[in-house]
Amino acid sequence: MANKRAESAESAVPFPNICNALIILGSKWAFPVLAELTAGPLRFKQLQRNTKVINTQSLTDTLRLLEKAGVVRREVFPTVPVTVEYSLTESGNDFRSVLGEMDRWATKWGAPRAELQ
Amino acid sequence: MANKRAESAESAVPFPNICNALIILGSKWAFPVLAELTAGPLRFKQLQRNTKVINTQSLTDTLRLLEKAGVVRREVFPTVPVTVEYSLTESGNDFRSVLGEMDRWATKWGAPRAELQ
DNA sequence: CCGTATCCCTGGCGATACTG
DNA sequence: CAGTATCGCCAGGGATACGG
Repeated sequence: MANKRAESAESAVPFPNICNALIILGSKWAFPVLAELTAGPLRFKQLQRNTKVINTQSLTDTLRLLEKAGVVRREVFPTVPVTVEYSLTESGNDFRSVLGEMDRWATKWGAPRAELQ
Repeated sequence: MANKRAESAESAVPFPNICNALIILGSKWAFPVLAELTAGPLRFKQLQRNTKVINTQSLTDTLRLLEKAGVVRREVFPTVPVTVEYSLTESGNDFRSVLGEMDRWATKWGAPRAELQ
C-alpha cells in the first residue's frame, strides 16, 4: 500500500474557507432557489411556483439564509399589495462559476454507480 | 422594478446535472473526509482522527456514500489486523476543481455579514 | 484495526392556519 | 401578495457497545 501519509498525518485541511459555500449548499432548497435567480430577479410567489414543491416556511427560511450569506438581495416595492423582489448580489452572481464547475463535473462523470459497480 | 421574468417565467432550471454533486456536499461529513483524502490515501482510524469530531457510525456512513457516488475507492489489505485504505478515484480527484472554485469564491467574498448589512 | 448494531435525540422540513 | 406562527414528523447525526 503506497501510503506515506497514514503514519505521519497531521490534520491540515485544504480549502479552509469553504464553510460559507457549504452553508449555502447544505440547505435543501438553497440551490434550487439560487438556480432560479441566476436567470433573473423573481418575486416570492413566483419563486414558490418555479421551485415547485417548496412551502412558504421553507422558502422564507431559505431566502433569509441566502440574504445572511450575502448572495441574495431583497427589495420591497410599496405597491398595493406589496411587491417583494429577490435578486442575486454581486457575490451571488459570482457563485455561478461554482455551480458551473459542479455542473461540468456532474456531467462529465454522469451516473456513478453504472460503470464501477 | 426591472423584472421581465416574473410575469412569464417557466421553471427551466439551469445546471440540471448537479444533483450528484449536491448529494456529496449535502452530507455533513462528506466534505471534510474528501478534503482529507485529496492529500493522499488514508486508513479508517486515521481519517477518524484527522477529521476530529466524527464517530464511527457517521464515518462509515459517509464513506459508503462517497463510494456509491464513485468518488472514493476502498481497498482491503489482508494483514493482521486487517488494513483498509481509502483513496480518491479519478472522478474524486477531478472533484477538487469544484472544491477549488468554492474556495476561490469563499475567499474572495470572505465574511458576508460584515460589509453589507 | 475496522467496522456493524442499537438507541436516542435534535433540527430541518412539511403542512396548515392566520395577519398586514 | 408576502409573509409569520405553530405543530408534528422523521431522517440523519451522536454516543456507546459489541463482533470479525
